[in-house]
Amino acid sequence: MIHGHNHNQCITSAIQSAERLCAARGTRFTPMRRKVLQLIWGSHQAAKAYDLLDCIKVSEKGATPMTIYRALQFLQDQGLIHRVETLNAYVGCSHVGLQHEVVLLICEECQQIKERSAPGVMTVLHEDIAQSGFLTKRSTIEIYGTCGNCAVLLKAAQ
Amino acid sequence: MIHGHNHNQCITSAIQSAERLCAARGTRFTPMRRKVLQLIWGSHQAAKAYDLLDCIKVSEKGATPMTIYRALQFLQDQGLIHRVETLNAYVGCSHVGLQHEVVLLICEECQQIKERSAPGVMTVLHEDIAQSGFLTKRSTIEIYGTCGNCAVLLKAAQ
DNA sequence: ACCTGATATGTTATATTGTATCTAACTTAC
DNA sequence: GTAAGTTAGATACAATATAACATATCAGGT
Repeated sequence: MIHGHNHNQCITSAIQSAERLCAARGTRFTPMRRKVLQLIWGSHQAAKAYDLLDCIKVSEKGATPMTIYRALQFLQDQGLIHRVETLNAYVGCSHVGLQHEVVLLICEECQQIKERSAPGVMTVLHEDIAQSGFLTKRSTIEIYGTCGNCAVLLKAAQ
Repeated sequence: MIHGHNHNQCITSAIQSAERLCAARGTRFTPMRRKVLQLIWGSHQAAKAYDLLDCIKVSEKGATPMTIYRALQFLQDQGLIHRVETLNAYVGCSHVGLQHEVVLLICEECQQIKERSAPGVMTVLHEDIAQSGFLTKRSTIEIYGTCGNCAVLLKAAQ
């Protein structure tokens, strides 16, 4: 249990979503891809490609960077993970199958990442941007700060 | 003249701002830092570190990656440039000296980058995020799409 | 002018992140 | 079963970034 949630449940559910999604789309959720996704869901922190590689190598002796990057590419294409640009790392997507603008909230205390969808605000942002004549296609939004849990802990520690 | 603006003027003004800012702060705007800043302002596209290095090497034979990365670090610390996280590249800051949240608008047609400050929207975004208990410290926002100029050109070409 | 502490740069080596390319194995549809 | 397409293995390399230590330069006090 991390921060009051059953993380095994968390992983299981992510894998099941992935399975359903790929089955529905006719894309192949191979053992390698499953393992990588499972590793990424090992925590709510961002996972680095070469750390994943080290883990994968335990069971897959011949694994190379390509092994990982291919799996990551597939998982990204399917919308099962997000790349965290400011960290060169990857995190599980918690809104699988839903069309959504990704806003990542990254806690500087515990390094855990939450995904927030703020469609209302995003619409306002795009409209504001559109006033400068710019037509938005896609966006990368990564917010650093202190998550709710850590804010409480920090306050208590004072 | 690029897109109706005098770019030499653009560069000159950026360098002058940098000079003033560093003088006011007592930080040292050395020849190397000036050259790097000037190169970055060579266009409104993002400049890659190793491309800058190649350029710098012409006049500074002994330049190495460190040479560039140190200058980039200084320029970033002073708020004279922004790092474009999604491109691993660097672009001149066009709001030098002003406290501002950086929103980068990156045109997929011409690769030019504009900086937009949308304080109203940003406040709304932070308030929205705060409702989830998350306290924002800083943010990386990079928007991809089509800039006003290219939108016009694309329409005309149809 | 000279010393000194702080800042900036030189230099070498190495760490980290990501691709290109070619080959072999596997999967699916016919 | 076979061809076409997809996935994975394997080797090499490209691109991005930092560590660590030596040297040079600068600003301020004497």
